[in-house]
Amino acid sequence: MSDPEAERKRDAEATAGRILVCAQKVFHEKGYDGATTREIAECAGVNIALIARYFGSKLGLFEKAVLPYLSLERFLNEPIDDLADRLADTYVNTAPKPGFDPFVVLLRSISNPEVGPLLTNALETQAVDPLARALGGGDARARAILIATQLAGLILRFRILQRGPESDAERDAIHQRLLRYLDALISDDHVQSARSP
Amino acid sequence: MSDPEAERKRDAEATAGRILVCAQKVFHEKGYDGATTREIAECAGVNIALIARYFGSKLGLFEKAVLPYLSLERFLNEPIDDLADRLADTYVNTAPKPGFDPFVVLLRSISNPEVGPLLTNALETQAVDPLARALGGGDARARAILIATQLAGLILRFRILQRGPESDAERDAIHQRLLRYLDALISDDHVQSARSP
DNA sequence: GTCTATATAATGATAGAC
DNA sequence: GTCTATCATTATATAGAC
Repeated sequence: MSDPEAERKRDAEATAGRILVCAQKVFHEKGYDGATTREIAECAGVNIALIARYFGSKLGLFEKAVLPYLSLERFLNEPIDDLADRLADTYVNTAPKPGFDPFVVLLRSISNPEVGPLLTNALETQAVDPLARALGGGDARARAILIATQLAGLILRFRILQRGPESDAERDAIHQRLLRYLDALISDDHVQSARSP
Repeated sequence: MSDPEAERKRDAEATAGRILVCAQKVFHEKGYDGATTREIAECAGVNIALIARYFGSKLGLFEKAVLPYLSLERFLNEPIDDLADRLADTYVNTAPKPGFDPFVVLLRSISNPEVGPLLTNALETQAVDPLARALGGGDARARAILIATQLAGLILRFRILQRGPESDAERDAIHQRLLRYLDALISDDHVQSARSP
């Protein structure tokens, strides 16, 4: 228990972990450009120099703290039957819980020329592509894109612009129509058009 | 014709105009944070100091160059019958023409704490509210929000992330389904649900 | 009307002490 | 492992010459 080697290692890992959590928090709140390494270090209660030591650079920290979480795994791991319900519920009916939302970070960081391409690539390989595979059927990719873009717009409005529904009735109306749209896209329903025999 | 007073005035206006056009171009390409007054001045062929002289500050320039154009006037001035067609055509079928798109500027600038609130406010009063009024009928505001957010997501994907459709078939599939969605939202159609008698 | 030169402030990164 | 002190860069804004 008093092995100095082990203790040094444990402390270092804990420190790096605190930096990671604080990076997620600050990147979420301010985006890549707006976040400063000073604020992240202050939040973690460590010195700025440790960020460079443990993660190389601000960009390296961003890659470890944000990119791996930009996925829909959480939604695609459960049965697809009620996927529309879970998506509509999460992004319309549920109040955004404070903390770390990697998609919010994406929307707030996408214009930076260094992280923009990384975010685009991670979004494609970890979210859109898996969603299209999970959907299957005709035009799977097109349907995945429409789902992803509709959700992105809602996240933008509700979580970035902070313009939630102005009444319960409005929220219900949005929820109801969104659910119908997502259902049609997920089940490959050609609403109001010719059906396959 | 050689009135020095008039000539000074004309030149000043032309210079301010060139600054405005270049500001739109650079804000479009890099967003508010990424754009520098140096680059804007260089593009316009004038000295940086003139930006402060004519527009007070970078923020003042942004207000004049971007905020007034954040509207859907262009779409709402024509008959609403084919609004869905015109929107789907513009944002899915037509290649984004280079130049100034105020909605692209919004997506690239929204995380800045100084311009974010201005953009949010302009978007609401000049785009979402007028759209809701033009739609009319039940849940007009909810329908306007779904239209606006779906389009925002598509602009994000096609024009910011630069991920257009990967084939003509994919583009057609997106176009067809988007058109059906917009049509239902614009005409207040409750697809797959009980109809009013 | 326009430009030169500079003031001021913030950032990410690093060398080296403890 | 962690911190102090500092460097180099880059940004907006301004005072004053032409």
